[in-house]
Amino acid sequence: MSDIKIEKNAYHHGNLGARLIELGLEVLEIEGAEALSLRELAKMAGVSKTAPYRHFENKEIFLASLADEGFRLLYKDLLNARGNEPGSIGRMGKAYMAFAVSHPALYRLMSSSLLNRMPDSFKVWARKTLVLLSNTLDGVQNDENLPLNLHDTTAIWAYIHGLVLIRIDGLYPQDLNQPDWEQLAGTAFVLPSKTS
Amino acid sequence: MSDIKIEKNAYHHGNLGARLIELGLEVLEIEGAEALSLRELAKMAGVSKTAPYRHFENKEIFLASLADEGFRLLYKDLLNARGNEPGSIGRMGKAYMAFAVSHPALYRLMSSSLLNRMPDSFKVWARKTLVLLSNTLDGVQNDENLPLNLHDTTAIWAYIHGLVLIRIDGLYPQDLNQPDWEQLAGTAFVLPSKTS
DNA sequence: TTGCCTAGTTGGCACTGCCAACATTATTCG
DNA sequence: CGAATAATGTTGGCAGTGCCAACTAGGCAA
Repeated sequence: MSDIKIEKNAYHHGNLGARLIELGLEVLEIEGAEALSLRELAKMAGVSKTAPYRHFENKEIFLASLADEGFRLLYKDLLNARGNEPGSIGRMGKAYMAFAVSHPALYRLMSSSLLNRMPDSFKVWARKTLVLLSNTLDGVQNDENLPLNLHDTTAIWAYIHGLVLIRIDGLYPQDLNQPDWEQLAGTAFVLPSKTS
Repeated sequence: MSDIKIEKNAYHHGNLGARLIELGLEVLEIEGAEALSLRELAKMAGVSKTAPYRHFENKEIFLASLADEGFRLLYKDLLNARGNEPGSIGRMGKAYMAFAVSHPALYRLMSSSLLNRMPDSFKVWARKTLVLLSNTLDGVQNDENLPLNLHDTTAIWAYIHGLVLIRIDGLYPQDLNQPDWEQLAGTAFVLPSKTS
């Protein structure tokens, strides 16, 4: 809240919108979502308190932009983890977990009810992520295809999503032995529907 | 926000703490978590703006109390769904989904990072719920026992938790055919670890 | 009766999102 | 080139919030 540098700039910042997203991600990681105010971000960017409204209609839309950016980053990590050899699904599970653990506040934002209220243009990367999961499941490497098996994909996504949230939200009782989160994330991808 | 009755009462309300929880649950369902302010609840209860602070140290603690109450209600529903015959795990999955769908804002609050920052006294019912799930899995009917198989229980909890959140947060792309959520919730309980 | 304790009151501060009106710079086009 | 115009920022201000400090009303016990 106090030791974050304040920028000084010309009248026209040049790229305030993008800069606010960057700063927003920082604040999110360091101080959490509750501490994130547009006014403070504006101050950090060295700009007046209402300048952000020239780039984002309101706070909710700003947060939704942050969430979309989060899905872009997650997508990148998952793509990276996939590689070519078999077992990629397991690696993607671990990458998914790793992402959420290193950006907990961002991941929480991504999985809030925010995007629910937004037009599809804010769900570009969320959707791509789902498709990536689905295609990997089906052994498809072309990410532009439409997903084939959405039922199973949903089950698997739900599993890793819930696992990650239980962990980062500290829902698991602290006085019990913690489960092996990494291992659970790696074996995430056994299909319920294939065994029932 | 406007058509909610305001109560008139004597100086000493008698049970303001409990009344605020009730009103909080109402506001949560009707207007969502963002619209919930202690000041408005106080007004609804016919009491001055800072009276709530005599019962809850701060807003976060009030919200945590709401979340705990939520787990109590969920626990009750799950216990009800369990019954005695086999297949109870599937019924509990559906009951879990039904609870979240009819109290989405409350469920979101229950699964926020709030409880993370609270002492264990706010996690009484969250813990009981986990134990109930675990014991049902193991075929144990005595809910006072310690859970046996926390690894599998965590996996299953993660699955239903994630499924429910994906649904109520509208994370699933709206333009795709929606999966059969009920069916997914009912077949939630296939153990990953038993098939890998 | 006295006096304490609990529950509730009023006033106020610092902060927030966001609106209206205005100022400055950049861009486009006659 | 110069002027209109659009894009981007600025200031002042409003209503709402959480929460603090100081005060008060009423119930209960000694």
